Amino acid sequence: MTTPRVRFAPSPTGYLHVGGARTALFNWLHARQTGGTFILRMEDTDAARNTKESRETIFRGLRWLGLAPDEGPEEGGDLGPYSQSERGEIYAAAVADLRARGVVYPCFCTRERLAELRARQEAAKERYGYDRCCLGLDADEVTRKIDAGEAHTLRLRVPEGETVIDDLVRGEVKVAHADVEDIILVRADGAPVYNFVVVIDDHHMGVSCVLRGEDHLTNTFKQVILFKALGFDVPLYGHLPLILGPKGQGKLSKRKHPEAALEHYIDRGFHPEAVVNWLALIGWSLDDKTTILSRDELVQHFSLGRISKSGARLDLDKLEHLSGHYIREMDPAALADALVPFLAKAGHIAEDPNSQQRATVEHLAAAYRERLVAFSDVVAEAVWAFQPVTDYEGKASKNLVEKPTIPALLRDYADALPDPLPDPEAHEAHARAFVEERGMGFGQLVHPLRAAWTGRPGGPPLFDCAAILGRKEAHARLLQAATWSEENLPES
RNA sequence: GGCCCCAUCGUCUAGCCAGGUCCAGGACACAAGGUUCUCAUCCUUGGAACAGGGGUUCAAAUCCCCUUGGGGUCACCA
Repeated sequence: MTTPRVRFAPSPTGYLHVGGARTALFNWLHARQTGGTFILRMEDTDAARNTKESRETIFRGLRWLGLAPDEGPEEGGDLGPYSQSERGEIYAAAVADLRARGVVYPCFCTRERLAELRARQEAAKERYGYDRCCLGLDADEVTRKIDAGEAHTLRLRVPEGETVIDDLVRGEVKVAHADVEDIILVRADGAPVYNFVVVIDDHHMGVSCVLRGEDHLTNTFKQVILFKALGFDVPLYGHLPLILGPKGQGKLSKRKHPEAALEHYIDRGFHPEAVVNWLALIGWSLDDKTTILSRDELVQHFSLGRISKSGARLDLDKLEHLSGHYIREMDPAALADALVPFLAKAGHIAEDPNSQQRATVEHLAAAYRERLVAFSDVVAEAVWAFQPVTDYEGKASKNLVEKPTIPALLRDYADALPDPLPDPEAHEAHARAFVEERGMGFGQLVHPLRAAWTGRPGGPPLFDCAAILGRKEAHARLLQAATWSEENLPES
């Protein structure tokens, strides 16, 4: 048996949908695991809706996820071209074949008639679908109409019987042909339609296994009928459960949910490996307890047989947990590298940071490693490291006015601030000695200090914050906070 | 509405195919406690589910049927 050939076939009409990303991942995993081939094919048949940006977004998304195609528009391959817009000749030949086989018939019905038909069916609560009006035309009339140049589409003539597919995830699924309408394969302008080109391409590209969303299930029936009508081998199919919106209510859609776009996750700065791990777990599981799986482990353990059948809501909490987990596992230097673009974009540092900025970022990376869920979070969490404190948030302000002695305490500490500033550990020892001399609790010092230095109620170990600021800034902020405290102390 | 698919904790799921070991396991979220200068991490503990009804069977979360519920799809879009 030859190795599987699978494909991901998005249409470049918007951004890369997470469901699409998940489909791409499953296909990629299956290919990597079996030594098969992962093909990327652009389904850009609809010239009016395709955009170049969208195409780029798809490439970028796949790259970000680390899902490199073996064959595709950018990487080439022997069975290309890999964009449908460039496969006109192949389709033209296929149309000729279709006609020669007599599996298709011309339909002269206008869009208006079709719309009326549909409206009538809807009103009468009948089954929707083409009424085969043009199938009854006699041969002479057909030639006459065609000679007269009457516009017509080409419809597949669905034979009697039923189609059964042995779905890789759902088992046997069947439909009676009476429930499948004669679909249009070629538009009146001669352009082929999706359900037609998919079949041609899957056949010519040697696709042996199609993994795609369950929303394609009804298309699959039509496509299988076409495969057979053309005398082609039918590939294996596996229909993945749909991804539902976070609150249920229908499949995740681009319109309703911003979370539908992969870009959303890229921009937020989730760890890409976490996103891969998370995506893998939407509709698939290894066993009853494993949730953390590296890319390599996924390749090793992934199996089509363990794909679940029911739709899954998008669990954003789980992604945050996973991303936090993966970030915690990074070493500070790697985390710093990941943080740089986000900090630069916020204007906190240069895109190509100087050595001092680099040192600060590395220090922040170490300090915030346990506190980040996504890379971009550092921008807001650590503003204090890049900008002066302008206000004291929530509990931080309370910590500055709790006792009338606080301004004096802050000034004393400013005076006692060692020069140069020692490393955080030694600085803490110094602070502990400071409070001991005064017979006060450590917490009484530490809370106002944190407020002074960061303006926030929480954050990394305090003396790391001081080190990140540097002595001069740390000193200045103590005095600033002392003044603020004086001005805001309750009357009494 | 026709057709198709699905149905275990709030969420994602394991278990179902090969019925007993399941008064149903894990993870996320939530709650409580511990560690800690704060926040977070980490650790411990807790509450929390087999949609309903019929069968089959000595025995059903597991097999069958019905109901209900959810979803998908019915374009000269993909």
